[in-house]
Amino acid sequence: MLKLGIIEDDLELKELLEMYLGMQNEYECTISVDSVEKFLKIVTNENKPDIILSDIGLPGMSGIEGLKILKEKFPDTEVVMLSVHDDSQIVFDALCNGASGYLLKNTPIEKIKESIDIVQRGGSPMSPNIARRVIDFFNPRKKLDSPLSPREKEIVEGLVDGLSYKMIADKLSISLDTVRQHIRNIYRKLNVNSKAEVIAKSYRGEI
Amino acid sequence: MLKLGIIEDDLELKELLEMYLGMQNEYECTISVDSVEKFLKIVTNENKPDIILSDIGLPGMSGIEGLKILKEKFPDTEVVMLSVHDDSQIVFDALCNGASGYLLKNTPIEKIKESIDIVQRGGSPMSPNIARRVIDFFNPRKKLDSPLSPREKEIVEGLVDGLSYKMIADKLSISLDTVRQHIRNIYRKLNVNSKAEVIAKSYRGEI
DNA sequence: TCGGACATAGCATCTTTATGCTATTGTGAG
DNA sequence: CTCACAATAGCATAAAGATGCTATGTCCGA
Repeated sequence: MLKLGIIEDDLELKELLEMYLGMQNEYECTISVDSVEKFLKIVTNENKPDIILSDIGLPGMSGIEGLKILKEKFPDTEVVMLSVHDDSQIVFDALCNGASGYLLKNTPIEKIKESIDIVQRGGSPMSPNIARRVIDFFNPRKKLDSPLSPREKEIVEGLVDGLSYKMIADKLSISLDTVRQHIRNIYRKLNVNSKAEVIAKSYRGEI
Repeated sequence: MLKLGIIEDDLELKELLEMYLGMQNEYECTISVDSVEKFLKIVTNENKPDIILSDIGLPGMSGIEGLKILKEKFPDTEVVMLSVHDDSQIVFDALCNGASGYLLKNTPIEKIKESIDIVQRGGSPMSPNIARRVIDFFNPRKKLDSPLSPREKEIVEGLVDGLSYKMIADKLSISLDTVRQHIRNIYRKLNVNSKAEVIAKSYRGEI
């Protein structure tokens, strides 16, 4: 039987979750509280949940702070955040501190149940709006002011892929000396003087 | 009426999508092809889709290459990847190049339809397994099993910061030859043979 | 039509990196 | 007490990279 924990200060929602999830016969709600502090007070080796649903805006310690502590004390417990916030900073704080999923509070209860199954299967539930935040993080629209020409960007791609000058020359069907020339220009434009710095800049999204 | 595009070389799946999605009266499948090349050949201002579902493993140009071109030519078109790959590198390639969502091919057809609605509402559909990859990216994993010794990690830090062997040697107050020796060991352990690859691995969180 | 950016290419030179060896010392597991 | 391994260091050599010059051709905007 899968043990669930709920940390939620909206009493109505908390009881709804308790009731609906407790009703399923695959689960058992071993802990249901309205603050991280209370959770820590009553958790034991017996009732330690496998999966916790935790709010973020909580009285006392925030859900993010709680997340850090929970993941420290119980690294194997999966914590899914359940929050009204779709603010990027909060989302990334949660993800960087070990959340296994992030749901908005407007998620229908059936989807919340589904999310628990997803976590159990090793996936991560994520509300579409949250996923959008994450995707926006990876795809910064700010490539408009890159000082590099298209050809130069291709050269950089090669560097980032770990190719040697020779390999880049072959791949682009140009001479080794031309690759050198491009790289000279790239270094000048980016104000660097080694391959390593170009790769670093590229991975930081600074190109 | 929302215009949909499909790029998928699995004929069975392609037809299923065409049929199921075309059946909905909110949509219209204006383009359905089995390669990016064909898409580009027949796309016009009239039939240009609002949302494209694209496979990644395609004959000719890959879906990732296609994605780059599509987002370049039609920046306002949302592209959702539909792929069997849950490999991190491929997922991040897609996200970094402008994909608006990423679904695994085992996604039920009803969920795929739902995904289109999600995109329309400004969200991003993402299969739970893909979301897990993304979350793992943010969450500094329990890499207790990193094969590198603490000293070796310091050397890697230096490389990632763009330092030369000489600079690393000075910084750590050891000889140039010792730096060389460490780097030899690092390369062996990580199974690479250039500074560039180490930096790349490090930025990908693989160290 | 002139200057500038881009892409191409060559030559020369010097530095850095990659990799082949060997060798000493300290430390912790068995 | 060995044995393994981390950390240190040296020597040697070949390959790759960084950078100094020059030069041709295209294309675009002033």
